[in-house]
Parts: sequence; C-alpha cells; structure tokens
Amino acid sequence: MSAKSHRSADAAAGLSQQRVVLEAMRLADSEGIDGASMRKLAAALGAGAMSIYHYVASREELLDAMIDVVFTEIDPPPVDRDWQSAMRLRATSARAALARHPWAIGLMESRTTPGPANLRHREAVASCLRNAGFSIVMSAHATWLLDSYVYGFALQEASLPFETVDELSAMADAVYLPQLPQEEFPYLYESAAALGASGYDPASEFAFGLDLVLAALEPLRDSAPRGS
Amino acid sequence: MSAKSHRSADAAAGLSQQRVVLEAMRLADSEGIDGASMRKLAAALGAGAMSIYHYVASREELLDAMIDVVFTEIDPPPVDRDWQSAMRLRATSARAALARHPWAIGLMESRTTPGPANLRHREAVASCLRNAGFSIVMSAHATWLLDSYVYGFALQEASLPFETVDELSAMADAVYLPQLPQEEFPYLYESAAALGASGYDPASEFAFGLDLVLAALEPLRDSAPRGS
DNA sequence: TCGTACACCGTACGTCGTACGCTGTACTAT
DNA sequence: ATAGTACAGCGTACGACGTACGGTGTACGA
Repeated sequence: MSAKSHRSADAAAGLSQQRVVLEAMRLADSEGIDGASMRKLAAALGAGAMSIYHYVASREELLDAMIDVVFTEIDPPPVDRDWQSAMRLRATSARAALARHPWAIGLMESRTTPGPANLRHREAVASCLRNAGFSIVMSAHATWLLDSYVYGFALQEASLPFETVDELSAMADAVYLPQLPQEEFPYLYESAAALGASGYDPASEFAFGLDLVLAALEPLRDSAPRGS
Repeated sequence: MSAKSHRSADAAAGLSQQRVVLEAMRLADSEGIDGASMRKLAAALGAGAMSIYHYVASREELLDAMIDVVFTEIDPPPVDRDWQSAMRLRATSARAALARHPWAIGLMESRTTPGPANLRHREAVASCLRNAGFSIVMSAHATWLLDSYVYGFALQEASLPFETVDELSAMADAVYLPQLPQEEFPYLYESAAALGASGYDPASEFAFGLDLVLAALEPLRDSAPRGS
C-alpha cells in the first residue's frame, strides 16, 4: 500500500487534472470519443465516477481541456525559417496531431471558446505571417485559408474507411470497385481504379495541396517588408 | 379525424422514411444534433419512440440518411460553364448547405460509407474536372484540395461564437478584446481590433480562398484537352 | 369469416451526465 | 491532546438516452 492512498484501491494514487485529461485522451484515441465517458474514464483511473468532478467542472470542460492539449501537440511555426517552410512545418504537425486524435475534429464544431494553448498557437501563426510581410487583413485571409485546408483535410482523412495503404488497395479492389456500377459512375470508377493500382499516401496528398496554397499566397506579401 | 389514421393522435398521419429524416434534420438544425434524439423526434412527429424503427433500422442509419439529404442540397457543378465557375458554384452551394446544417460537419468524421446522393455528387465533380482537362490523378488532387477547403471552412465557421456581422463587432469590442492581454498577444490583438472595426463577412472570406485555390489549379490542366 | 401482414406502441434494460450529500483523512489552531 | 476545517473521493439517485422484445389493433386478400 502506498503511503499516499488512504483507502481501498490506489491505482497509482493521486488524481490530478492532468492525469484525468490525459487518460481521457488515451481512451478517446483508442475507443473513440464515446469510449471516454465519465464512468469509463473513472474506472480507467481506478476511481469512482464522481471523483472526476473534483478536477473538472463538467464533461464540457473536460472536452475543452482535451482540445487544448491537442493544440499543445501542434508545433508553432519556427521563427528562424522563411515563412513558407515555417508554415509548412506547422501545418504538417497539425495534420499529424489531428490524425492522432480524430475525435478532436468533430469536437471543434460544438466548442467555441479557445483555450490558452490555442491562443498561444494562433498568436505564433499571426506573428509569423506579419513578419513575413503580410498585411493585417492578408494575414487573416491566409490563416483562414490554411486552417481551412488543414482542418478539412483532417476531417476527410478521419472519415476514410481504412488505416494503411495496403488496406486501401485491398479494399478498393475487393469492395469499392465491385460496388460502383461502372456505367453509372464512370469517372469515380476510373479514379478508384487508378488509386487502387498506384497506392495512396495521405501525407503526400496533404503536401500537394499545402504547397500549392503556400505558393499561391507568396505573391500577396507586401514587397520588401523587413526580414526574410 | 382523417380517414387514414386509425387510432388516437394523427398529427398529419402517416409516417414515412422521408418525413422522419426531414423532421430529424429540422430538429437538428434548430436544437443541435442532441435535440434530434429518437424520443424527441418521435414526439415531434406525434408518434411513439419505437415507431421510428419501422422506417430506419437504427440511429446510425438515420444519421447516414440525414447526411445524404445534405448532399442532395449541394448543387453539382453545372456542365455548361467553364470549370472554374462551375466549381465555384458548387463550392459556394456546399458551404451554404453546411452552414445551414452545422451538425452535418461533425457527423462526417464518424460516418464512412457514402450515400447515393454523395456518390452522384462526387461523380459530377470528377466529370467536371476530367472534362476540363485534368488528368486522373490531378482530378483527385484537386478534389481533395477543394473539398478540404470547403469542409474546413465550414468547420471553422460553425465554431464561430456569433451568427451575424453586427454580433461580431459587438462581441469583438465588448468581450474578445478586453480578454486578450495585449502584451501577451499583440498580433491577435491587432487582428481582432481590425476585424471589429471593419466588419467581417464569411461569404467573402470564403470567396477569397476559393478563388485563390481555383486560380492556382488552373495551370495544372493538360494543355488543349477537348472543350472549354 | 378467417388469417395474415402491416404500422405502431409500451415496457424494460443498460448506459449516460451529474446533483446531492456523505465519508474518512490530514492539517492547523488552540 | 483536542477540536475544527478543508480536501479528496464515493454512493445513490434522477432523468435522459438508444433499442430489444413482445404486444395490439386495423386493413385487406382468400
């Protein structure tokens, strides 16, 4: 018996807001967001259901905290790089984080108040763009555009019915193609056939659109700002 | 008493898969997706909770059907226009539909099998791009990019804490700005201040990124395909 | 007249979030 | 040593949820 626990099951005694939120994320990652119910979360922590409410005011607040941890995991754009590679690094990191935590995407829709990590991250992005010579409104445009792309890509990626490239090829050939009446959907069919044949990599698909957007944004900077 | 109803409360007697799904959408639009529970839906239809299961196998299937109706509301790219305006129309229509039905965005993440309207829509998009001279893989790239932008924009728009432009100005000045420590978040602050001053229109914000992406895609078509 | 199919419903089970009030421990002031 | 107070955690209970199961009345063909 550990010195700390004063009664019954200890289970690495001593909860904390951190431990609660992290365990909730672990559960949501592996079981889906419904797997992270208050009761199951408590059980996973070796505690009673109501104990959680000492560290989190409500389920809503827990979800907000989980989202903010996700933002913690997204690298801000590094300051010592040209703006394109800086933003590319941040976007890539964001996609990875959202792929790791697919439940976060669906959550963003209902949740409106940004947490501190979220704010810090946005500040870093705004700083990067402004210092690269974008005007205030241009920075806002660029942020909307880039964020839309990242979130939308993550959303689509999360709704793909497979996890790995091999699974795709297998599924495309075995399930998808036979179900697609070729006469009714000729273009979808040719596309699915090509995909099944060539394999498919979400990471490089993501890079394609990202580079295209970054390049299109480049000429919208003010000429000769300060650094970079 | 209408001739059709054989017992008790009629409530425009005669359910149907259509009526069920549309009422569910109406409820979700006005009360959020949680407002469209099976019981509340049944109540709104003047029926008992279990009656719904005669038209829909499960809640999951109901949600799938709702999503497919949303795709019904998105105009496919018209065939008689150049590819850019065709795709612009479709994207604009998609944004509008998703703004009308914000619950649909969060749903896409969990739901993997596309309904018939979804398939028809994707086919029309693929057809438009292929006929505009994009190669098979280029069409796929363009679709991913454009869809990512549309979905991501809708996701961000749905998580905005206000509905109208006036609300934004009011909120920016009254709530947002005072909460943002100017020393800690100088760039966010200047951005919020500019937004509060100038007003903000989601529709034109959407158009900005969309036009930029469409223009960036233009040179990726094969030279001299067939029409257009 | 009977039988069968259909449309619909009531009840019940297990789950959920959480309000409320109770425990036992630790620490502080006397 | 004693009393008081704060903290951490729990048990129970309530109303909502999705839905399995087994009705029950009406309509209609034979």
